[in-house]
Amino acid sequence: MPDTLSQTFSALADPTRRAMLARLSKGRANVSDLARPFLREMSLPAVTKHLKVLEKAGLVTKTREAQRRPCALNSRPLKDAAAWMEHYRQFWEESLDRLDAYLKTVTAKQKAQGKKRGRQS
Amino acid sequence: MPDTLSQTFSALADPTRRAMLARLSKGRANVSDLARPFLREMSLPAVTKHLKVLEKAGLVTKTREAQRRPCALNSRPLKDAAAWMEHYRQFWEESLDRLDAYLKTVTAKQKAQGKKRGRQS
DNA sequence: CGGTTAATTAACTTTATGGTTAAATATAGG
DNA sequence: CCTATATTTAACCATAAAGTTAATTAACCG
Repeated sequence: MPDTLSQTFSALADPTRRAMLARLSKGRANVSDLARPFLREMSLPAVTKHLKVLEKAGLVTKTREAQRRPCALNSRPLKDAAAWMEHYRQFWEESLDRLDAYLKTVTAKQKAQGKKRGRQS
Repeated sequence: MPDTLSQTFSALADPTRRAMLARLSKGRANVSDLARPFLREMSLPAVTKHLKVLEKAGLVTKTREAQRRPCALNSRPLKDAAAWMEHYRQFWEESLDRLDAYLKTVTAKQKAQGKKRGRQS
């Protein structure tokens, strides 16, 4: 599936890759910098592969500098993915809305009742 | 990888599953409702499998009602995923900042130069 | 040139994904 | 009980993903 959103989400669906993005969010880093935290868990080629997934998804841009390959975060796909999620925001805020609505009916009733009772915690 | 974020992103990394979520965002639907738009592209069992992925990721809640299995959207994992993305917001807003900064220097220079030239395309 | 550092490619293995068809299960209803 | 509807399970296949080790490429440096 070559659609962009799928590629983006797919690239994000791995903790190693997310950690690499987190590292890049603190500044450029070349491959071995990015690899260092993971070299006890996996080999360098494995990291190269993860990086390639991030590149193909357009989340990372790799440049050349002598033997180094400095990488940088490219947030455009993240922006698009976040925009997709935005459609659903109402759903995770809904519970708050419901609480809000509930509180309004409660206070409305209290007003209708007059000031029989004091405020509750 | 049983970590929640990975499961969420992984579940989102498929257009069929995203479409199913979109459908559920418009209200409850049972399996055959969810399947209908895809039955020319894939079989019912394939849909069941996608649904299972969404369930395991906690994005969909399936209940029972006679032979039907009404499904509902559960946005909690989306909320968490969106929260993760939020860390990167500054990066996709940064380019605007840079453009902004650039435009400011440009207009500053134009002012400094006086009105020697007209606007460029 | 020859060695060292940085990163990639090749070849291969294992496991996960996404799909198929055919059979099974669950429930309503005559 | 029998049948139709709704959905799942089983068994299987093809391809992709994630990792490995060993070999290769690229560039600097003395």
